Amino acid sequence: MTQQATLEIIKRGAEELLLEYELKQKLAQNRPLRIKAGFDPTAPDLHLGHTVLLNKMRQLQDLGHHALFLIGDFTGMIGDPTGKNATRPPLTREQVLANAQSYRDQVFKVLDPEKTEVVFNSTWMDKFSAVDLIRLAATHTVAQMLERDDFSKRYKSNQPIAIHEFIYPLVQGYDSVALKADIELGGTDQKFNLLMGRELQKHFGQPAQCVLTMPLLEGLDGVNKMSKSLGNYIGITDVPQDMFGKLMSISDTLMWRYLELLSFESLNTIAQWHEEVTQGRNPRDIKVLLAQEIVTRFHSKQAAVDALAEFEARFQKGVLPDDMPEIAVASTGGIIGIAQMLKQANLVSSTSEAMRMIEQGGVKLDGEKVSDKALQLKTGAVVVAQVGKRKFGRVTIS
RNA sequence: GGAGGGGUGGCCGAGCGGUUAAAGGCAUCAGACUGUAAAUCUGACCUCUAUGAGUACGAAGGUUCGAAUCCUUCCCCCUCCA
Repeated sequence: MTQQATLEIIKRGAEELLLEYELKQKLAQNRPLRIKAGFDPTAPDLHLGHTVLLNKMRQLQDLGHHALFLIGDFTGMIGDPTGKNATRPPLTREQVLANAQSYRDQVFKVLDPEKTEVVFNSTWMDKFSAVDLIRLAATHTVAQMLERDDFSKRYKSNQPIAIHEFIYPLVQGYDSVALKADIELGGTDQKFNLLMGRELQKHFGQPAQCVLTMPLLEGLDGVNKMSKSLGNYIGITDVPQDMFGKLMSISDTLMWRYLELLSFESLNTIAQWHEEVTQGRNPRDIKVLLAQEIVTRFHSKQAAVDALAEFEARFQKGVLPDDMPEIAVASTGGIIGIAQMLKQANLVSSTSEAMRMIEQGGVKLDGEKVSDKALQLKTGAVVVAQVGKRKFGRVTIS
């Protein structure tokens, strides 16, 4: 492979590469480069947004490089500046190890275990003395720290900045020294910290690492970054049907973004698909390819096939799913109102909502649309209840 | 320590004594359509033992026939000055 081709793979989807000519020099050395990426020691609950970074690591591994999966158990005790008043409870050694195991389980769906080394920064930071730390701090000035966007904003607007928050980038940067990293990967929000690694490596007489920043993936809404708290995420532990369905629900526009950052298909192939869609090919077909690839990666080929079959049956043909939850609902006096029944069956969150759903024609019993809000069900009845297109249950009245 | 601004439904944000269960936007959900859980359109969007009733505008009191709107106290957030 030519160096140009290699660079194209490395730069795919990336926001910024600093500095390209340095990377070329490193590549020209023809040795496995040391690729660093840092992660929280807290329990991982990864979603596709996180995998953008992991994918990039994987691509580098496939090019023959060595991944350093750094768990910031020491830095985790300091707390990342982003959380205002979040003084995180320090994790015990056991918790950190448990979380590391959990990372392995999730992360090796993407990374190549053979070319990955899991490291903890407590390994070297625990040996750091107060003098060492102060010397490390002495390498930078307050003004330099304030270059960080987050800090300068808070400084200008009179928000507090704790002294220890300045330590975080320094330690993260020192990790690069300890690991002799050649490249560090991170989200665009990490740029300052990544550059700190360069500075410190130079200070300690090492060649500076290259910095490769990856964009933050947009969530299902296509606007905000994917995050669990916004509820616009696809978890990598989501069951195949959900994963598939959520991917099918993204907009036709967002699909291209996901292909660039999440798919392993070549850019040429994706460009060709784009062309085909412009010529009239159904974007849905492309979305299916994407959804299948992702479900296959995190589950299996078979799961992807099944998910597609079920998706088509459910949403194109309106067939009821096979595995409906069995729900028992208690009646009072041998009879129960439909709204009450739907609520108890957890198919709606309130009886008011049940009323609304019925008014809007969204409720079916045994496939028949319900229009009578006062409908009563007798004890012993067993019905297949459906609310909207997605909520089902085989309800037994007891 | 001093001066001022603000807390409204999942979020943003109007209203500042009475047709106000509270405009508008976003999100969400349903229906239609389709190419799909895309796009678009229509509608819904506090709760309940439901053509009625009960709660609700930071918390607790008070004024009033009537308060999210006025008064008192308390809690929390923000801006400016020192």
